[in-house]
Amino acid sequence: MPELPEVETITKTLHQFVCEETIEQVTIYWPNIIKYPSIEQFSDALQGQTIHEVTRVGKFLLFTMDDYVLVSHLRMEGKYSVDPKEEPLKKHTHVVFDFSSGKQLRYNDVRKFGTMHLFEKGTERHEKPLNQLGPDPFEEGFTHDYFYEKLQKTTRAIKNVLLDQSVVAGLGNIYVDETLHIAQIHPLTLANALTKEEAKRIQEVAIEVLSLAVKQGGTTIRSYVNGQGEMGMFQQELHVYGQEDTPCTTCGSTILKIKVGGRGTHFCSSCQPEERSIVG
DNA sequence: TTGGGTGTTGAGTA
DNA sequence: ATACTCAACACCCA
Repeated sequence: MPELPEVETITKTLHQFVCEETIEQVTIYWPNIIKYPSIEQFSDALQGQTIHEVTRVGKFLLFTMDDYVLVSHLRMEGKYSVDPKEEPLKKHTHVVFDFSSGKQLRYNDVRKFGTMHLFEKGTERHEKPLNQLGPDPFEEGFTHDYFYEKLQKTTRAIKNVLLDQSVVAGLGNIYVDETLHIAQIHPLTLANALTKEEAKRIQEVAIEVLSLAVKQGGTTIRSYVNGQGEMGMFQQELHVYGQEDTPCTTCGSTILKIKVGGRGTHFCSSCQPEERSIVG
């Protein structure tokens, strides 16, 4: 499900609902969600903690509390909601945070792929998983020089490089395909075959696409909703993702779907000509 | 009915 | 270093 724009949207909506709420109790129905520390330490540490801030790093949600930071990744289908405790739990609710106000923060995840890590405040950036992330696309560290250097150092397909969270944090399958279409770069193009101009173009387009998607509240394909249960609107703006067999919005050619690095990959063979690619 | 696909990412293997 | 397969899971669809 969620890539940067969806997580950003969830962050914003959740922030207003859980700020200054104090956790009285944590109930874990599917322990595998909790990756660190043990479920006992996790639950114990959170008791009495007040949430002060909800922020985003790449595709991660961060709940900053008095002494701890909860680092949460939604993977494919994770969702949060804030409900009165009287409201019956949904089928795939796996973690419930009881607030002293009587409300509950609930984590729901059909496929149970999501993860939670709890760290002492201030240490979270130095531990897995956050210490492996590259710069956020909107942050200063994502410079043209940095990105071009990264591309020069590898022979992987550009699509795979953009999906690599240690290069840049936040892009996923939808926004990579959309970015490469607008930047007019074939997804299989070798990263080290791209010119500095092309690298710059990919970078600028990615930032533009992500900003637009944030403004639209993210993309809802199947199941994504924000912290208030609202859908995103960016699916109306998609040019290639999920558009296979339909005409390209730019040139009218048929959008193709192939596999790149095991992921479904959508592109226009006319707007994104296959040059300097792996497969000839 | 069954197998393939789904917005993610880690591990294990060559 | 990189690519491939599998794994974690549930559901949808042809």
